[in-house]
Amino acid sequence: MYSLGERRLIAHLDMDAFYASVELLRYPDLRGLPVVIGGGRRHQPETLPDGSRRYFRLRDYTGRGVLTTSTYEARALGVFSAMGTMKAAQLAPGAILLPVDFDEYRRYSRMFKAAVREIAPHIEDRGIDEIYIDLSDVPGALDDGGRAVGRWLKDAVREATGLSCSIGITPNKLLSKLASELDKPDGLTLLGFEDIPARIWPLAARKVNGIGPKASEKLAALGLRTVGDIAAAQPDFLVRHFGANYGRWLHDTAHGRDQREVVTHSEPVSISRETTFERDLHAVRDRATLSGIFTELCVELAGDLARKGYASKTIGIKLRFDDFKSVTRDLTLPAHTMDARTIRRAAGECLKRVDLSRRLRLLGVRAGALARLTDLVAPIAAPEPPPPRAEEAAPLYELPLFAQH
DNA sequence: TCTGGGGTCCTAGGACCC
DNA sequence: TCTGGGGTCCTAGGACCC
Repeated sequence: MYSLGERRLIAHLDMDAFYASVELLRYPDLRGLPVVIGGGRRHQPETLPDGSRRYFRLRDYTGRGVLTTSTYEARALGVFSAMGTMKAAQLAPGAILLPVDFDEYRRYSRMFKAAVREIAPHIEDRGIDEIYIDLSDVPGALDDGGRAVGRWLKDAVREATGLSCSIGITPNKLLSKLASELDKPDGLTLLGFEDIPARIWPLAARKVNGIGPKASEKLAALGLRTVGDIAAAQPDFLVRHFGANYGRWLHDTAHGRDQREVVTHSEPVSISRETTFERDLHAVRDRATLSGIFTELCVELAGDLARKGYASKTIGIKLRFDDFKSVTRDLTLPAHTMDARTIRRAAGECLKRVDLSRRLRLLGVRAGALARLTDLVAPIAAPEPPPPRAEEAAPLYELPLFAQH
């Protein structure tokens, strides 16, 4: 794509309050009001006989969910994503609560990405509502630092979806990710290396992708609160406190250095299903309930594998106890599988290795060491038998263990 | 009023092989 | 004869991200 030393132009595009904004397209009467998305259970708006709608209020919620998004009006009340819904209800009891509708968000996600791809095809997916775009090869982009392309992208996204986004355009992914946040919502921020001291160094360390709650707390304890503080620290000081890899990365990052490429394709590493119970369950007293949920998770996981065309060689479980501590166990099988019963059996073996005296709040099942079905089935037999006709083939769900080779 | 669900990557110890 | 070193796989936990 580019050779070292050549100029790169990378965009980070982030949809503004994505889930909430999609919901406002459906419920335009909520525009301007504090609205939050999340919860979990049924709190679908109710349409009254006169055509008006009755919405669920945050104060009416009971349960263990968290918020996934909030509108800017709700954020002004101190209510943010990842906050427990019950806690949010304390802060903004009158805010409107809408249930999540991932299918709809995925539909809009495909729409905005398709619109971007028309202009700049070199895209890295970073989840449902953000992407990196390599603009280096977009004709004319380098002439004005990407400003014209940036405006064009924003217009295209709005035209395709009716939604606004914020874009940062800089020489690398690290700076673009930070830049896209500087003028949210509906922002377009261009930065060069020369802007780092004025625009990047004043930012809290926590703003950097890769500096989470633990690292920022540790940095603060060392007196380093902003990106500029980290930039001013001696590299060996950082290495001493954070290890060779992370220490060096912190130093490079604080100086705006990042050589990562925009990755247009990647294969999944694992696929999983997990659920948090409405109340904590005990392995003995709630055995039947737990067992049913456990099997259901395995069946769903097998379905996900089949639908996506993968088989797994390592099956794992995850438990979260009532004290919020979690443990994982996994088991590598002799061959890849996508069979629900095989997954259930392996997960059951894993479960035997866990002390179950505490009550559980979460149970999960994970399929790792994935292989594409097409890479697995083909080499099974030599000489190659004629492939079975699709309608004669057993449902994938019923296939036993796959032999590799 | 405790904190969802789906992921990735890194570290580290032990097993096992050469 | 009491002790090397590298490579890879497996497992567990944890930080972090959307």
